[in-house]
Amino acid sequence: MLGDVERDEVDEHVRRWASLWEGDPDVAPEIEGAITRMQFLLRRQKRGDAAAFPDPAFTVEDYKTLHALMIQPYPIEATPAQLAEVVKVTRAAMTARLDRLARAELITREVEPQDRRRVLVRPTAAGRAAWEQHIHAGMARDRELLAALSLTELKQLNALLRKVMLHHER
Amino acid sequence: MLGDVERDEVDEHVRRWASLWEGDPDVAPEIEGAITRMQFLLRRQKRGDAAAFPDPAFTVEDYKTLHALMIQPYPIEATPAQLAEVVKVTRAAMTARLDRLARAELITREVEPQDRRRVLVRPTAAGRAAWEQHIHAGMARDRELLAALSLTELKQLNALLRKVMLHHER
DNA sequence: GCCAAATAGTTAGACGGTGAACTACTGTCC
DNA sequence: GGACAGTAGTTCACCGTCTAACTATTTGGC
Repeated sequence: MLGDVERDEVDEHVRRWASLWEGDPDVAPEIEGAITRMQFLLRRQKRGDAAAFPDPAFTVEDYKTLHALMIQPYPIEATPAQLAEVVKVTRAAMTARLDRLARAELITREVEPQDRRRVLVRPTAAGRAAWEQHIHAGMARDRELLAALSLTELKQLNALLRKVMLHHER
Repeated sequence: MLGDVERDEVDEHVRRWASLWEGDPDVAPEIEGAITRMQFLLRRQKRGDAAAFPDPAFTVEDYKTLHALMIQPYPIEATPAQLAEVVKVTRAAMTARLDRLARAELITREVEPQDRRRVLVRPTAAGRAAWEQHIHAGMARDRELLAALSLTELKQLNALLRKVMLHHER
């Protein structure tokens, strides 16, 4: 499995980096390498996503917000706070995003009568259409990112990452 | 190895997500899971890094810039463009970062006589000290992020990520 | 030698994010 | 039932980044 270890550019970076701490046991090249590779790959993905939305009237943020809304269990509706939680931005940032989407008439905002503090966000027909227009290309970009791995390897990768996740979930 | 598969929160998210596309072969939960987990972990790391620099007079950006400079091969000096390349920001952003560091007298900027377009950045004694004060804690945070994995598992993780990297390096 | 293209750094304006303050509303405790 | 703590959403000021334009300098034909 470790037969022909072809080096990537991160190996190069880590090698130079590790050479500065010759003999220091605190320095772990495998740690630095893994983090750097994940950063590199996610940065690449972000770039690709942004490039897929050249129209400034419908940005990747618009799409991601719409996506968070569309994957809600039926009926398709959510509060700003729920959407902020899913997308991992603050509620303040979500307010700005929803302003944009509402102005473009891709969502509606409605005060919930039972609890007038809450606002329910729902997609319009145009909003659903805009999402459907991009969802497949979005998943294709995700597949492309990890296209080098077989299904078995993907499962190995997830098993390792899951182990790391569980370590932090307590 | 896949004996007791304890589920993490991403499993939960992916399960709900995949259930929306019952039977669509284009949808790959392992892809979505891996990307989501990497996003989650790097977001956590970013938070931790930022939290380690509560003093607004010396931010995580200041540190990262200084770090990029300090790991240059001897003599320790670099141009703004080189530093921008290492930390993966635009040259414009690097100008702003170097402005801050120069104002705090942690670096010096000097026009190179041989090519007066270029600027050479060097750390001051205070700059070296500021970096040394934080480098070990920084590496400790990196180690903490992946502390759940043994050295063998770290190597497996890197092997998988390296395979993905090489796929994109052409 | 000189002009055009390329290169390094900076500046300017816009954008999206954050934390903190603010408004409006709900639920609870005496 | 009235004060009060908690909650949801929004507004505001500030930050760091980006793209694009601009300045200064070097390089490469001719």
